Amino acid sequence: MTDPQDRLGQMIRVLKEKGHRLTPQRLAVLKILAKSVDHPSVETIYQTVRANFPTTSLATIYNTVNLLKDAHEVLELGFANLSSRYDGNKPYPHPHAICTGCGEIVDPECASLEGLAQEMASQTGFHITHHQVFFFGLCRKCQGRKS
Amino acid sequence: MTDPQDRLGQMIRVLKEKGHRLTPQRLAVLKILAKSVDHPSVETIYQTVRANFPTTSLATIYNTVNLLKDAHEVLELGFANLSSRYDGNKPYPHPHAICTGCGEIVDPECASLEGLAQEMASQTGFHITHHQVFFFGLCRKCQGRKS
DNA sequence: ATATGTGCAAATGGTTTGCAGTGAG
DNA sequence: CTCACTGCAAACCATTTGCACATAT
Repeated sequence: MTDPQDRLGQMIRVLKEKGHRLTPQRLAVLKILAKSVDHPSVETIYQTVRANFPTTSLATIYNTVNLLKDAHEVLELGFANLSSRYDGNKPYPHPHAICTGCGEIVDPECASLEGLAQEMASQTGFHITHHQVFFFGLCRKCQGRKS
Repeated sequence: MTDPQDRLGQMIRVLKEKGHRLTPQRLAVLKILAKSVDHPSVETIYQTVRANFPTTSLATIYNTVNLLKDAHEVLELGFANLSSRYDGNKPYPHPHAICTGCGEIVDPECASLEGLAQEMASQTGFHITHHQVFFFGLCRKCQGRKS
């Protein structure tokens, strides 16, 4: 995992460079994303920020998250049905394993992805810019639970 | 591409087995999905069906598509922002290349995906059941167009 | 001082649902 | 003849937007 301090500093730096202001609510969101390892949703971030800033609105969380997304300082994991989850630690595309039992999302090391991307490019003639690779299944804990 | 006739017959067979009725609207949807190679959206299917059955509603299209999805006779490509697209030709998970210029979706051959899935499983301990692998970029035509 | 950010509420858009009437089996 | 299906409209839910007020710079 990337050093949270570095990520936070980097996020602040990039937002300032783009002329954005650093409000207390916004800083709270950055801190959560910089250190989080559990791919939080906007709703989760919202609940956490509200512990310190009870008047914060969902729109503000979306605002900040979208700022970071546009600046490529957070990676959005967008699903069709459920709400998006965010990765502030490794803000570049990488594969994810998603547990359909408990919703846990983990980032495995994946050496063979690069080869797959090359194969896709040569097969299709596409100029690939990014990807979204999700593997769904049951994590170890959920395999042990009775369904 | 799989023989459309076989796919249509298979879809009809499976729905009948599950005790579902074959209405004219429903048959029209099956035909579109069985032969389509362009991963249509519900909206696209809807417009096409309405050419023959002008009173058809969107809900009916969703109904039929969901029936097929539950029966694993169609693959849903679900995106966070835009609407889902459907693959009735190869109704099992496989990688896709999506053009961010024109929206074209193609199914390349991809030998190295299996290895990636294995790597994910051994890295995470997950029991992988399915996956969703999207590569985004520009198709050949869109690479040539001025942005 | 002055935009930018905030909080609220309303709007959006894809998808689902409830229900009375219709039609496939 | 019956029960699943249709069409319509309303409901849903995550996310976005409009706007008056507040505040970081």
